[in-house]
This record gives sequence, structure tokens and C-alpha cells, in this order.
Amino acid sequence: MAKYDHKQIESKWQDIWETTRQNNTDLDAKAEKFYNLVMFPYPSGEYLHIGHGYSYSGADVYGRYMRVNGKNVFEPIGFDSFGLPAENYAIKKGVHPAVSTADNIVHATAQLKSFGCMFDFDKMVTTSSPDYYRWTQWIFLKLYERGLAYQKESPVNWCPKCVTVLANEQVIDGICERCETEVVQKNMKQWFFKITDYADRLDTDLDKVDWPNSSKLKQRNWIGKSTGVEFELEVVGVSEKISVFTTRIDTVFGMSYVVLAPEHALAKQLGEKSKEIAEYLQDTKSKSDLERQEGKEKTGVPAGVYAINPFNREKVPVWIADYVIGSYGTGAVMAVPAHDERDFEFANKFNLSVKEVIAPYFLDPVNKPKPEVETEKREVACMIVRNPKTGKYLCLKWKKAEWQSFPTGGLDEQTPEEAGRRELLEETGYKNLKFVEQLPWSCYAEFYRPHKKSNVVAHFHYVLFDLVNEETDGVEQSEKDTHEVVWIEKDGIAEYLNVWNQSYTWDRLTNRSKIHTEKGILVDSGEFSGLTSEEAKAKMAKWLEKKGIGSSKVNYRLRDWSFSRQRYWGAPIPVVYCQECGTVPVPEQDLPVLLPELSIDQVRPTGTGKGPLAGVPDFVNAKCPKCGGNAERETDTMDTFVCSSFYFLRYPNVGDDTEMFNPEITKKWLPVDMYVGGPEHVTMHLLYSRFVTKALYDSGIIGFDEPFMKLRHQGMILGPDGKKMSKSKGNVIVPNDIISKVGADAFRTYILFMGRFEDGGPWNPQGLTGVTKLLERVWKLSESQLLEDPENILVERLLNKSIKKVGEDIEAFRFNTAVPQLMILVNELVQQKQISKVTLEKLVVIMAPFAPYIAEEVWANLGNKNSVHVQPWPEYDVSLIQDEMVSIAVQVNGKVRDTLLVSADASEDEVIEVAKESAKVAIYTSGKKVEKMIYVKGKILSIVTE
RNA sequence: GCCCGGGUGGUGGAAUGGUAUACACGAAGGACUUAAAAUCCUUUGAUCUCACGAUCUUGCGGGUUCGAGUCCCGCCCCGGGCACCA
Repeated sequence: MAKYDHKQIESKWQDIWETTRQNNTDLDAKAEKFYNLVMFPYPSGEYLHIGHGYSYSGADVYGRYMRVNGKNVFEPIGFDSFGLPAENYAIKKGVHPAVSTADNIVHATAQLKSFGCMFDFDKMVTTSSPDYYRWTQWIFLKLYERGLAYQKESPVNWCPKCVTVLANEQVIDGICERCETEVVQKNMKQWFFKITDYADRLDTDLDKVDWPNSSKLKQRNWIGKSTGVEFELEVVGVSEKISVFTTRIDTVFGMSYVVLAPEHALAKQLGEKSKEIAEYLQDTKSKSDLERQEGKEKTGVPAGVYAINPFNREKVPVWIADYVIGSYGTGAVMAVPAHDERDFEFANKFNLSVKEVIAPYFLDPVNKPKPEVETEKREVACMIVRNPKTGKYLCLKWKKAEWQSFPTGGLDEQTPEEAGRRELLEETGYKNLKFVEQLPWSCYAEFYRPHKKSNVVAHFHYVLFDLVNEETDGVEQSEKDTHEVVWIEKDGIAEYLNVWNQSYTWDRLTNRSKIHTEKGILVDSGEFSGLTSEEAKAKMAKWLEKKGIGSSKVNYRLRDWSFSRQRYWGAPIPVVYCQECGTVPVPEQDLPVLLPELSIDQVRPTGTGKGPLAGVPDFVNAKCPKCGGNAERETDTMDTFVCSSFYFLRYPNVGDDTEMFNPEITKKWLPVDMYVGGPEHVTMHLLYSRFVTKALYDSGIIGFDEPFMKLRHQGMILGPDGKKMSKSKGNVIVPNDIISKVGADAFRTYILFMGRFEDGGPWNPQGLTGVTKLLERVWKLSESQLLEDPENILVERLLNKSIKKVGEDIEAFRFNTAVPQLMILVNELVQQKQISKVTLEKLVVIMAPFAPYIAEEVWANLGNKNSVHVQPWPEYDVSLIQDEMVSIAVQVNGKVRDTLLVSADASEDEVIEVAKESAKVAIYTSGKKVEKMIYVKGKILSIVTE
């Protein structure tokens, strides 16, 4: 009997599959196409790590499953080999990046082959090779043609260590994503792609794709769509007006000042006249983004001018402060400290007024308004009365409703103070009260009043009193019948009150730094008072439009994509600067603009703000394509994310030197059907790819505007120490050792078995044994004497169930539950004295996506000529999915007391009969009246007794 | 602070509102063996009990339900994303 020798099997089938071209997809085949894509690796280190193996294993199991379900699956792979990390690695090793990249690709390719994935190695792309990056440059030209690539002098993220500009997306908390150096702001002329033109479509089109919800949300947050209004304020004595953007126009009557960002034109203008302002502008300019983030202490200076609130003609001071971002909206905001945390903080620091214009609204969930009775509107005073002698507060316990509250009473044309005194006298008899204050906020509450049998929308005003003495005038019996007067300790109030608006007010009273930032009902807002925030937003926008000073507006947080890099290892930007013609793109037929071959010393970044190419006269000096005169080449290169933003379009066209895409092939094969990769790319690669796809769609080059129809993420495999793998921590696990020890089949199956695919987790080889046992058992089964006929009905049922479950689980990326099903099946088969050939064949087919090598070997050993990987997924027999006998739990009052084995199609009555005979059940039911019996077919019988 | 995930045995982890802890690892005991490895069998959430069995248990506290890991409300903790975006 032969031993299971994974090494021998793996090398044997790798060769055979290569010869038979099993995994080289015939792109012209008639069968329905399935483009199964994994994020291509970045060969910045010597080897791919275990996380790559994880991602590819999952994607490959899925791809293989699609193939045996009749799809013509295309599963390409390549290398994202341009860019900073590859260059940094090369420089560290003292090797030219072209050399180190080529070396790394050799290692990585060998690894990729060992994984046993059905990659089509004939269609590889390497983004750093000229026959690829000519198309990167071509994409640039296409975007440039549409006005989507432009140059702009602006503050950009500069990494002093990588000595280059970075995109916003590559700066994490003010730190360079790659080298973890603090990023500084530098004013430089840089290239940008106008991704902001697509902000809205990038947001709404997410509805078209099947992506994890969390990823859609992440992208939406990054795009940061925000709907509001933009309107103008006149400035007293200045001809310029200030435009502000706000999402809360409903709070406009609470505006107590206006803030300009230091970058605002008016701020600069005012700075010319005032030394104080000029100094402030200078101060904020020198702060790095990180400093601006860290020191969140608000700073600012008065601008010395006043703006006019168009709604109430009130004069409000203008301030200049760096808590307003110059590049967002209009760079100026209206400040409403009563309803915005930041404005509140600023107002507190600089002693600016705070005016409440939004009252919280409460719908009483206990005493809900009744639709059949009338609703009355009332202005109400709510009295908070303290007895200074005892420190207790006056509360009422209601007799006809479940209320425990402070006393309240209608205003009836009186002030809250007057109404409060009157009402307290009536309800409690207390007559000597000292008015303390009226709280600066009010609340609306809508509820049903059982004692008056009506609904009410009450607008509560809160008045504080101190009790001077306990003298009373007595209380009428009718008042005594409705409520009882109680005095409650200060600490007990929060618990005692059960009326929401009062609980809210008490909470705010004891914690005065709180403000109301939610929606509510407008107060003190002129003609808009009484409206809800939503109603007011619509009406106020109309009001502004009618006056011609404002309108609805949408803003996005997304910024344009800065893609020029002052580094060597990237695709040169195909542009020349001509003294006569200005900026001229290199014509398509002249592509690629080749990266000059330099010595390692010339490759090193310069730190001058220009890339190393600027020091290569042969490269720089060029002829203008337009006029033929002398011109200079652009010396910046493109960020690697440009290379990866379209590689999926190129894969099916690899080998075609005449055009980027063959329209026929592209139409047939794109968009990508399934894309697997890490969630860390959601706001970078995935966003950029969607943008480029949409731009090409708008150019009429391609006929689809979303590149990835389905997306699934693998989680991150951490080091054995539970920390993110990194060379410096020395916890990097390379799959090679594992594969050579236990084989690719065991590696793939185990890593997918470890946990949910999207979860990842620390690498722990302990459990590998379980999977190697599984494979060895299958091997042993294949070496045993096989039956010709199916063994028995029980085995058949389990087999059919397994076919169903494994298939469904793969389809849903639930690999970690598919593998256990295979284990259950194999364990059962091992228990059988003998198994049949048919059963073994079916087993091998359904485990083949996980363990392609052993499956193929066993399949061949069974005498099959064709590959197991093109065997159709077995059909399962629906009638064999359901067990004949099922075990039913019998619960008495919620506790399982017995389990019964009954026929699966047993009726409720039959099950009840059997349950009645159970002695265990009888212990809990005898002598008691059965009130209810609930039967869930095949699952449970629930008996409820008195 | 805001927005997403998540919290289940010693460990990785299962579980359309219906028998929580599948499957695997580890551990303990046993068989085979001169011995070990491999393999196979048994046990393995906790507590009480000689035992039959009982009680408790899915981060904490409430609620809905015949029945809650799962649904609702309020907290705590961990991971990720965004962060002065008006």
C-alpha cells in the first residue's frame, strides 16, 4: 500500500497541469465566462507571506467551484511591481529595483505555483515592465484628454523619509503609510486626477454592486457626501460677501458669529491691514497637519468686521480660526454654538453669545398620543423647586397616570415665572418662593393626558425656584386627588423622574456643558418657529433662493487624487513642457516613455523636491511633439495606485501589443465577477479603480462603469503573537515551510478551516494535524477495497447532505463550515467496513476545490482519464437530504426534559402521543394543567403548564 | 467624539428565534507495541451527586417570547475606519 506522499503528488500534477494547459483559460470558449480575480501581490519583499496564501486559497476554492459548475473561469495573477515599497526595498539591499523586483518575482512565481491555484500563468502582468506601463501612460493620456488630469500648486503631503509627495489616502493619522514617518505639508506643483468630479457617482453607484456592507460604508464615509445649503452674508463696510455652507440651516437664527478659515481670501485681505491677523495666519500656516490635529485647543482672532444674518438682520462678529478647513465648502461657516460642539467650545473660550433655537422633541412612548382624540397645543411652565434647608426637590406623584414629575402648568399669557408661582400655589399651596432663573432652553413633548383625555403638544419652559419657607395656603381636594406632593433628594431625582423631557432637562441642568446638537423644533426663529428641523431646512432653503442669496448644495469630503511622485521606480508621466506650446502630452504612438536605465546611485531619491529623473539630461531633453522645438520632459513618475487601477482590464488582453483592450474580449470578459482581497484597499485601490473605470466609460472606451461586481475580503492573518506580521517584529510566516512539510492541500484546507474567511486571526499551526488526518484518511480510503454498489442509505444521506452543504458554503465563502462537513463525511466513511467507488468519487469531487492535488491523484488512481477538476459538481438527491428519523426535544416550561426519536414526517398529534408516554416529561407535567403546546416540525415540542 | 464589526469551553471556532458548545486542536485514560511514534477506542463547559440526575452557563443589566447566543432597550470591553468636513 502506497503512502500519502504530498511532495511527489504535487510536483507530478503541477507538471501535468502545465502540459495539459488545464488552467489556461480559452477566452473564446462558448461556456459562460467567469472572471475570478484576486488582488495581485506587491513583490516588495523576497517572499509572499501566509496572508497571500490565505487570500488566494479562498478565491481559488471559489473559482474551482465555479468551474465545476460549468463556468469558463479566468483566474489571472500578476505583480504590482512599481512603486515606493519595491524601490525602498531595493535601495536598502543596495540593488537596482529592476534587479530586486525581477528576483522577487522569480521567488513569488514559484510560490504562486506551489499553492495549487488555477492561475492562468500565460496572462500575467508585471506593472513595471514597459509593455505594461505604456498602458499606464495611455490611461493617463485618456484622463488628460477629458480634463481629468491637471497640475496645481497646492499644499501636499510630503514624506521627508520617502522624499516624495503622497496621496491623502496614503497618509494615516498624519503618518506615511509605508515608512511611518510624520508627513509634512509642502506647497508644490503637483499632478492630480479629478476624482472629485465623480464623487457623486462613486457614492450612488455603490448600490449597483455586491460588496460587503462595511466596505460600501467605508467608501461612502471617505467620499463624505453632505447635503446642505450655501448662502451669502453681507459684511458691514466691505464690498465682498461671505459665502458659508451649512447642513443645519434650521439653526441659522442661533448664529452668533461667522468663522473664516485662515486660507480664506477675505482673511488674507484683512491680514494685510492688521498685524494681529497677519501673525495668526502665519502661525497656522507653519503648523503641520499633525500639529493641527493634536492641539485641538481652539484658536482664532477677531477679523474686526461684522456680517449680517440675512434671516434676522442681526450683526454678528467675524472671526478667523483654523478649526475651519479652507479646502472644504466655502472655507467659511456660520457658527451656532448652541447646537454645534465645536462652535460651543470656541464660543466658550472667546466669550461669544450662545442662543438656543432648536428645542428637543419627545414623543412619550408610554402615554402615546391617541389618534382618535384631539390634539391641543400648549405653552407650559415646568417648575423645579428646591428647598434650600433640606436640599430636596419638589416632585409630584400622579394618581391618574404613571407620572412622577416636577410640577407643571399652562402659561395662559403669563410669563413662565408668573405661571409657575400661580400653579405651585394651586397644586402645592406653597406661596413663598424665590425666583432663581429660567433655563435657556425649552423642550417639546407630545403625549396623551389620561386625566384630561386629550393629546397635547406641550412646549415646556423650565423655571427654577427656591422655597423661602414651608408656609402653605392649603390645597383643594380636587388637586389632592390628582397628585401627591413628594420631596426627593437631589441624588434621587434622575431615578425618580419618568417623564422624558424632564429627565433630559434635569440631566442638562446637572451637567451644564451639554448642548443639543440633534434635530428638534425651532424656537425664537421668527416665522420659522414651531417647524421641525426638516420642515425648516426645506423652507429656509426656498427662502434663500427667493432672495437670491443662497441655494441647496452638496459637498464632498473627497479630495482630488494626487498621483505624481518624486521617485524613480514608477511609470514616467508622459508629458513634455515646451517653451512655445506649454504642457504637451506625449502622443499615443510614442509610448512608452521609457524609464532610463540608471545606476543604483542615480536611482536614489534626491530630496530636492524633484525626482531622480530630473538629473538625467538624456531623459529630460526632448522635442516638442507639437512644434518640434526644444522641450523638457516631466520628471515625476506615477504612483503605483495608477498602475493597479486598471490591471484587471489588461489581463484578458495580455499579449496584444496593438491596443490596450480588444473591444470584443473586453466586452465579453468584463466587468470582474468576483474580486477577493483585503479590506485595507477600500479607500485606495478600490476607489481609484472605480474612478478610472467610470472615466473610461465616459470616454466610450468600455461599456461598463463598475469594475468589480462582487467583492469579498479575507481577514488579516496575524503573527503567532497575535500582532500584525512585520519583518521588524520577526513574526512573519512564509508559507513555504508549511507547504513543504504538510503540502499545499493541507495548507489551503487548514487556513480556510481556521475561522471565518473575513475574520483572519493569529496563525497557529497547532490544528494542522486535524486537516492532515483528514487527507490521510481519504488517501487510506482510496487504497482500500471498494464496493461496486452504494453501501447503505445512511451513508447515502450523509453524502447527499455533504454535497449540498459544501457547495452552498463555498458559494457563500463559508469555507470554515464546509471543511468540517468534509470531516464529518470522511469520519463516517472510515467507520464503514467498506465503501463504494461511487461514494469515494463524489467525495473526491467535492473536496477537490480545497485539496486539488490529492483529489486529482485519487481520482486518477480510481481509473479516471480526465481531470477531477472538470468533473461537474455532483447533483444531490433532495429526497435524501432529510433524515428518516429525527430527534425532537420536548420542553416543559422552557426546559428540555426529554428527546424523542420520531419519524421525520410524524404529525403533531403523533409526537404529542409519544411525548405523553415519556416518563421524564411526566415528572414535570403530572397533576398540572397543560395550558399550551407548541410543535415545531422536526425540532421541538414545547409544553406550557399552569 | 461619530460610523462599522465583534465578545460562546483550556484553544481555533459551529449554531434560518427552536435540543448552545458541531468540527478540529489540546488534555486525560485505554488498546496495539519489547518500547516509542503512528493508528484506533473512550472521556472532556462548570458546580452538586456513589449514581439516576439536578442546577447554572454564550461580556454585564433589564425586556419581549411557550422558547433568546440570535430580537428590543441600557451599559462594559476589544478590533477596524473616520476625525475640527460645519
